Amino acid sequence: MIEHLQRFFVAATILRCAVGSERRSLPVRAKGDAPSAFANTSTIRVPRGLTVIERKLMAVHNSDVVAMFQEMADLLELEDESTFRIRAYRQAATTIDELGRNLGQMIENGEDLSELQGIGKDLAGKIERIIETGSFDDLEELRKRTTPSLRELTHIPQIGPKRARLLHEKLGIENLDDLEDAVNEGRLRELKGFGKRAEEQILSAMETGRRKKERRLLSEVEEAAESLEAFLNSLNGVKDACVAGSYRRKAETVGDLDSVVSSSQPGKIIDQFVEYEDIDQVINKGKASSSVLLRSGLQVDLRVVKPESYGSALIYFTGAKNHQLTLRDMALDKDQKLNEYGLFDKKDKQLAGKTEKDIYKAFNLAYIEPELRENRGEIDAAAKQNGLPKLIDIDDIRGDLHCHTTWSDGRASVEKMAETAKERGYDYLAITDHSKRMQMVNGLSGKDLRKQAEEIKKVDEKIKGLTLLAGCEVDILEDGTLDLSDDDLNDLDVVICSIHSNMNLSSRKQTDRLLRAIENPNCQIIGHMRGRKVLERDEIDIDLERLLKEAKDAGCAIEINADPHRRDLDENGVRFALDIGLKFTVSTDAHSAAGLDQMKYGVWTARRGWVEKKDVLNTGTMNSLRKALRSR
DNA sequence: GCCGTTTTCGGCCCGACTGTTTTCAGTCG
Repeated sequence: MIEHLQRFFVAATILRCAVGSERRSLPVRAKGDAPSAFANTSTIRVPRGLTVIERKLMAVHNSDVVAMFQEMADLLELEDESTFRIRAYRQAATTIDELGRNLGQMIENGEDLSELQGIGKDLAGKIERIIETGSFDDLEELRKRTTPSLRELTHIPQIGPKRARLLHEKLGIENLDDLEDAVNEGRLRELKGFGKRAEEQILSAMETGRRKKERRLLSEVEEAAESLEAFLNSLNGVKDACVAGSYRRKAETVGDLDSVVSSSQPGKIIDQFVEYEDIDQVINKGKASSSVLLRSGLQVDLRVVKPESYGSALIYFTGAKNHQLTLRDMALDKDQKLNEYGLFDKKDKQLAGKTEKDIYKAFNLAYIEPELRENRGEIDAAAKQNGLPKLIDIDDIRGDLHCHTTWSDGRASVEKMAETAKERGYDYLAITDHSKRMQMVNGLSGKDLRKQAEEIKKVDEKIKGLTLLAGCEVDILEDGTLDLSDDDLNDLDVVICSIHSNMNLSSRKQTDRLLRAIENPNCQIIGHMRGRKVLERDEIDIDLERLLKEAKDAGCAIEINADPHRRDLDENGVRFALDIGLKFTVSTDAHSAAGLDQMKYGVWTARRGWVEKKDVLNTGTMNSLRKALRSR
């Protein structure tokens, strides 16, 4: 949390400094840091009179650039700028968000950012400017020229940029408080386009504090999605039903539940749907679609289509948007049209639509699994014979190589963990408690590990059909040395090396730290390499590509941590690692017996990174696993 | 602002729903 706040503070400092009217320059490079393209080595401007304490600035994160491009797009919308210019900023933001590589690092490597999808010379220049100064001129001017607080208004459902602007121009409304006052004083209804319903909607949104949907972890929405899907399938007149969207693609986070139902009686389905017991509020209810809020605040968007359109509706609502748009472009190239109702020729004759396979086939493409539909080359691959990967499956996993027990901060005993692994049908399980540096979780010393090994051996003998491996998740210290000596580690079957402290070192120091760990022959697996927590904590700053290459040369495997909060290495890193020939382990980092069930999230990340069974060490037998782990 | 069986400028996804209107603009996904 502290780390998060620090990052926020630094980002806020950069932004505040950059908008000051009177400016002077201040070099802010921290002592000992190497020159780089990051903000921590550049000159930033600060307003006169602001007391400046020398502070080590973080590298500019891709997410900072994304936020600025989104803000730019929002402010342009409030100015009624051309939709295409706005869309260009949003498209660029999406590209950067999904990039998986640090922009500053790319610039440092001399790469041309304008080669990225949707980023031309102009935006490439603006990105460089952001990384140098923390902002860019057009945004600063726009912030001055417009009323940035109007963005708040668009957080109210059914109020978009046009209505926000109207409210500002006609009633002088600048923020949510002004809006509430205007409603209460009856001024809103004087405005053309606003009536009783608008007043109700605004007051309701104020009351519930409802804002535009926030994203949630996949694991947090799973139960709701499964119940919803079961409910939809149980309705009268339903032929098929599916929760699509990012939930179906098994993304790390989910914004809402996009659902599709196949039925020839749409109205009847919608009528039954709005009676779903988990619904808190019906946002809208049409003839063939409806949006509702569940009690948890999660939004569900339902669309009902005829059976002959179910496949195309699934493709449409599963997304990702750019996957679906690429298909649409392909249709246009052939003088055809693809929408949620099917693929149509010039005369509007349906060519395909009943199943997803039919649609892909009409484009001469192999079926593309939902996890791959991110417009990351899957369509090109599907056009080639055997071009798509044969994705790893949860059933391919034969053991878990990362879990904790009551010896450190786990909640179950060695025996309980072993029994549970056996029940899951695993061939092996590695017990990998924390090392001594992690004092707050009772990390183990070399002596403790030897004692634990005796217990592991006993349990191993007791539980037939499962091989219990003695291991450790060893801390990588700030200087890159390991928390335990070679002597302590030599006898272990599995050594995972992870970072748990000093998460905010400079990119150079953090990279050097991991390089040193990788050089250590005891480092068989690097655990949760990015150190991030989804929606909670940024990743550590490292030269990921360099580290992955070094790991490959050294024979280290990279963990795909299956904890739904981590999913680390992330899918973009996985894809890069895969391309350079690295091997992975997929493990849960379970801290309880139930935690072993989290394996699916790791498998989903692997699948989203195009990983096959052969790329993962713990899909092999005990013997092949021993051979595949780095020899010491 | 990007892109291009490009080269200098035109096209850029599109359908459902809502509220207020009386045929449509704005919003959303």
